[in-house]
Amino acid sequence: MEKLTISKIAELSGVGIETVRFYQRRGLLREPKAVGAYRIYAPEDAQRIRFIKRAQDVGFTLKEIKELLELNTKSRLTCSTVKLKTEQKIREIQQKIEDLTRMKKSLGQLACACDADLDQIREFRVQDCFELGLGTT
Amino acid sequence: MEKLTISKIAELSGVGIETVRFYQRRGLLREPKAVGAYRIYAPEDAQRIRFIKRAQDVGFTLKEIKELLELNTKSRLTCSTVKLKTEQKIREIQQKIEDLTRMKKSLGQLACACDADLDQIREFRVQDCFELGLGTT
DNA sequence: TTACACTCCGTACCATGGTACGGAGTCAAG
DNA sequence: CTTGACTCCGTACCATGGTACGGAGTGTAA
Repeated sequence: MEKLTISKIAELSGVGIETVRFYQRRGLLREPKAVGAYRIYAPEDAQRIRFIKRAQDVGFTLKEIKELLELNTKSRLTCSTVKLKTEQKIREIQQKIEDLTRMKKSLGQLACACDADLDQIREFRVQDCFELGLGTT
Repeated sequence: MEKLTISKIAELSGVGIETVRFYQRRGLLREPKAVGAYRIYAPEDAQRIRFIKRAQDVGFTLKEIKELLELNTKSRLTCSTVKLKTEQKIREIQQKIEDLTRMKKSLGQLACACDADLDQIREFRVQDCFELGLGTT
């Protein structure tokens, strides 16, 4: 059973050592048990770091990610509060999915136009998809 | 027919004047016709700015957004190049959609756990969803 | 034709999310 | 018990994406 030092967990998570320390300072990772003078991590910490990276990829800030991760660990929150916050996050996520779906569809049309008729491409604008059925929001 | 000055377009787009100028400098907006000494915008510019904002929300950088917008306006690109780049973007978007879908599902379970049984919440971790069927990627 | 709002541009500043550095302490193998 | 790799911490620096400022020019309505 090997000990997960900071360099091991960083490698497992696909980030740098400094990034792990940075997340620690920001409170995104639990304070690791310091066996001796060094931090020792659990495998779940790597999972948590990868989660953070993926959440960043889809546009969440570290502040938002912290809130997300705390939804199920902050015992001071009442159950109904957790539920409300969770449902809010779900709505945000749904919005992102819809935006991405429109972008994807639009790009799909661009790829098709590319196959079919060169002139269609000039007529086509990727951003148009966001107006369709969206009003001026 | 009112002229769309920079403050009008900014308001229409839901951003600040400085942001419009910033996007201009970054080449995200076409150079507007300067009627007299001032920039005059077209309504499509507002649409374009809103597209930029939405794309940022789902995790694209300004550099990536510029590439996206140029897919159908850079005439120097050959059709097959456009198609290849477009398909790459579609794959990226699909990845984001899948990540978001997993997060959403996971949060849905959290909300349910909240209804059903308080103790389940302790057992539950939002980030778990990312391991399911993903390996250690 | 002057007054006032608006615009121009360059430059400076800001927050976020890291990344790098350096001196000191630690751990384990030899 | 020394040596070398690793870790500690604080601090400094960096890129991105804005945001603010200020002095000068412009446009228009009274």
